[in-house]
Amino acid sequence: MQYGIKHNDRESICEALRKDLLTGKFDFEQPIREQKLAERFGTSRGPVRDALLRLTQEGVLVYEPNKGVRVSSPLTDAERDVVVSMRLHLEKFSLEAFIRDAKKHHFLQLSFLLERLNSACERASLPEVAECDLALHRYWVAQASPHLESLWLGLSVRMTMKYSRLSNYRQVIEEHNNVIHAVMEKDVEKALFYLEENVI
Amino acid sequence: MQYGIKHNDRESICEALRKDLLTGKFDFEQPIREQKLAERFGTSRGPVRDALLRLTQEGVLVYEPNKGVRVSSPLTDAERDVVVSMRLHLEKFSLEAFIRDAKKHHFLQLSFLLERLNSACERASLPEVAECDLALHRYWVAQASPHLESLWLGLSVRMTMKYSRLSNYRQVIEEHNNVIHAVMEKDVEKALFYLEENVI
DNA sequence: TCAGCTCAAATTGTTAACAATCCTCATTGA
DNA sequence: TCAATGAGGATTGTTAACAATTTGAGCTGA
Repeated sequence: MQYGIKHNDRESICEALRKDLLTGKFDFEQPIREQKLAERFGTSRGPVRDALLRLTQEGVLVYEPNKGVRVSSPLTDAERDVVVSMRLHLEKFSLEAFIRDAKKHHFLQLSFLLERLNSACERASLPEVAECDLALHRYWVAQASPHLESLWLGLSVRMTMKYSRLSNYRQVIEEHNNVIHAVMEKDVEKALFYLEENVI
Repeated sequence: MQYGIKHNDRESICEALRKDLLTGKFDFEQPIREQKLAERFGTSRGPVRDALLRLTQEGVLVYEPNKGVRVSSPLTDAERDVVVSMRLHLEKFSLEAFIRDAKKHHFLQLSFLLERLNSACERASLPEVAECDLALHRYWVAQASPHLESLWLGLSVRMTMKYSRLSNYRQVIEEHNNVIHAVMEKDVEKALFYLEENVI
């Protein structure tokens, strides 16, 4: 089964909007209009509303009854610290479980995602780098614990909204290489060490 | 402004369903039908779908495209441990901030919520005890950091789904009394200590 | 000048009908 | 006997119209 298949409108709209939001394509303070988005995606307002509702839940948007949604203001530094440490806690747990149970095809998928990240870095395309970065982390979380995937997404998205530290592409690649090589060698301790370096 | 006001259908349906789900009123494995719920709440399927989507995001339900939602299977023990420690981390942060910034009317609201929990315990009504318990914790999280409220909800709901440890009502009241008295005295250390005892 | 009112346009919230998909179960054919 | 097939009914996904609410510009009167 292919990773990242879109099942229906609300799913794909949600992912497209999240990508835009994470790379700062919407203004703060400026309300987001359902009709505009419906036209952009060539659907009716229904699926758009679903996507907005979901992004609200994830923490990217804030909702006010009868007024719609707007981009949520960034976290304070203290809030961000809490979120980072929660994400790290969750991801360490996931990565450990992933290493324990991974089969060959999981490693293959990991290589594929790493390669995708690599090529995004070479093209120096920030939105794609951000997306591939998240997709990679998301993969082992989803594999290790589907129950907690949406929780992880909420944490990651809130972190990324604050500011994206993805600027030095060489470093991004190096950090992920370290993590994934440790994973391939099933060296839990080393993997967690590099993960910590990568996430914070 | 009154706490707990319902703004629109999807909000109130969501809260009603969450309450039912947390107190085990739906079978595992048995799919949840939108039409049935729409009839029960006297609305159309639209708001019901919104509520189900949101509860899916919170982790109470799982969604399969074109097949609807069902009650999500309980967490493993290891997953639960992670969730508990994440919740504790978040709530400690919130409670500390709450104590730092709280004004008189916040303490008043806290007393009110404690009183509500108390009376639910006296009536020995498990659903209401669970609800009041969550409402109390939710209050200081929402006050301290509205950004992270939905994150907290996801954690709490997943925890509670696993099994509810609310059986000894006397103990429930005592634990919350301890926390809240410490909060009133602005004794951060003591409050966090009792909170930890209470959450785990 | 400006606070308050009115009303129309814009926007969100809800509904019911329609389209697409899935599930059940009886039928078929080897 | 039993796997494959295929209605058709049930259920989810989408749409467009309608209802309720908010917004903002223009008017009014002290």
